[in-house]
Amino acid sequence: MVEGQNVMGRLERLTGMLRRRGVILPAFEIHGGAKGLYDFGPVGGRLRAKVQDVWRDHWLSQGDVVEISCPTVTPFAVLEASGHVAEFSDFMTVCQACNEASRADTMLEAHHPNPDALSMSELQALLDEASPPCPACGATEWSSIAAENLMFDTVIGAGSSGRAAFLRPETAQGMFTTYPAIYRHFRERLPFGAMQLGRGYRNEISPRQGMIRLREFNMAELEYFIDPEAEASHDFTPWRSTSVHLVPAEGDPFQSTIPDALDNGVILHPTVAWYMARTHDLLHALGIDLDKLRFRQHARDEMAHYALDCWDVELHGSYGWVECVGIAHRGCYDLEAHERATGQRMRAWRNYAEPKIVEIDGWTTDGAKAGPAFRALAGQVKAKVESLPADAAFPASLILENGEEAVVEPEHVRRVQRTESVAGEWFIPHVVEPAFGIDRIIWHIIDHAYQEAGDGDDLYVRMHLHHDVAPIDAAVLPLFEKDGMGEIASDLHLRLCASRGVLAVYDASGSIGRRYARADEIGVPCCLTVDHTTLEDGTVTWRERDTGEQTRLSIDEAIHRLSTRA
RNA sequence: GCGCACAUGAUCUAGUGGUUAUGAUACGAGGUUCCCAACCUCGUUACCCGAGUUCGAGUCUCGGUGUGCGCACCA
Repeated sequence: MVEGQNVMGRLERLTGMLRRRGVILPAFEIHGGAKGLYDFGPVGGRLRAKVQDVWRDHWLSQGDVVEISCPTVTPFAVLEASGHVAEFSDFMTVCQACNEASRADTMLEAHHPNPDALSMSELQALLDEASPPCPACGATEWSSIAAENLMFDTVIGAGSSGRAAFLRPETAQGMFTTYPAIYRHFRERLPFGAMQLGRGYRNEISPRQGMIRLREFNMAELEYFIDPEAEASHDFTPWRSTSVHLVPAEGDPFQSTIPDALDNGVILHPTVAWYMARTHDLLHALGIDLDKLRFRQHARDEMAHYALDCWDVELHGSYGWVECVGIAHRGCYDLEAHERATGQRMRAWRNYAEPKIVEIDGWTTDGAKAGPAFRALAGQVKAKVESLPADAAFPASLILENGEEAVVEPEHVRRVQRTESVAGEWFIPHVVEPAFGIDRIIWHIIDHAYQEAGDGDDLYVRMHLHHDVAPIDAAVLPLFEKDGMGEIASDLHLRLCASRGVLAVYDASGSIGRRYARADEIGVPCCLTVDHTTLEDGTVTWRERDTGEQTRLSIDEAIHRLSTRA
């Protein structure tokens, strides 16, 4: 209990600081705010950009991944094909007695093996027939069912010519809809990946817990396309001695290296294991505390029906364990769905080791004769004839799909005999998808980095951000703004800001200790102090955030150090 | 979406229908100070929004918005 209060108190102080210092703040606050929407402020905006940069560089370093960017406004048909229109809809009904809204499919689970799969009218019929009691008050008077969609809908174009559309609920569909271009870019050779950083939208019923559940959020997804029959060749050497926390779908949590868990069959697919390992490294590089990271495998009934294996990365913070990354083997589900909806080829070509020699020996129709003879049925007759064995004899009587009989004479058919060499085949690639909730990751970077020292009301706050993600790289502090120290410091400040990738702040107000504290609070990794010695020999004090340690070095050295590590 | 609680400067907060709304911290200006939230002087900033009750509303009522907690929801 006491610990719970401490966690709450810390959380309140942390969110207060984030607001006060312009890291993360409720959006549109002057108009009363809006649930589930947050601003990254002058400090947070930079933090987000740096996290995204680290994320981008990490995956591009693999060499077989490209970055794309797709619109957030997405036509209805795209999300219908992907299954989101159905998947993101809940069929709600309202109890007439107590006004409690319930999901119709959930209540009818006792009356149907899989009510989730029913259409709205089927559900309505079943609800009328079964009339289950209201879970809140026990009444059985239900309103008619209404579809609640968790996607934001909009219209492309004006008036009656407008097309229905949604704001995308995930960025992934962009990688699938551009698959043909990506396949071409990689010169038609698997495996390869495409990724995208961007915004996603979900009209959450009840956003809670600050940054954890948002209506508009930053996400980053990578789709890695593989040949399901090719043997994956991932080098796990770097992870052979790195133990991680694993929570398998069955059995107890345990610690293991990722390659061992793969060998033991806990992780089902080597490419999933590969992305788990790479994700582990990425989160470490972002400054996530590895003791507060675990991989949790989805139970079979928790996985999307098409997923073959799925592991979440959960991070522990002020809100407990929170899913921040999903690494899913999605099979061929998405590409197949778009192929089915559009008729476009969403495939890759695979050569056989040896070309296959195919003996074709069978029958087909002679169009010139069979066409006039069977007219509208000619197509069906052709299909039927081509399915006959080589030893079929004519005339033959065939029963067609619609039950009609067709008598095929010898003159209607032709024998087909040839040898074909088939070099390979088209197949739909499988996809392994690591999907990152950037806002949730940023939250945990902050949560893990935020440290309070001291006790009582006199807490000293330090954010131990990794310098790769620290919003501000350095603070330039003139000990006093006199004797020329102020001028030297402003000049240093400008030179730092002019260096690519370096952002420095200038702070001359308050005592030096107060300024160190201000910098520590938002995680500035180092402070450069211009003092009297600077006037004599041109050196400044470099003060490390985490240790408070001070060293003297020349202004040029300081600039060089910051611009090379940024 | 339902229920309960809450909403006062930048942050945290006091305030039981009646003057100019409390305090701390923070922030700004000046002073002081040769390196870790010191000190002195001065200063800026607030009753979530909208209706209502009342001679009078930060305070009471209703509605909205937001926040927290519980239930439900959570690709």
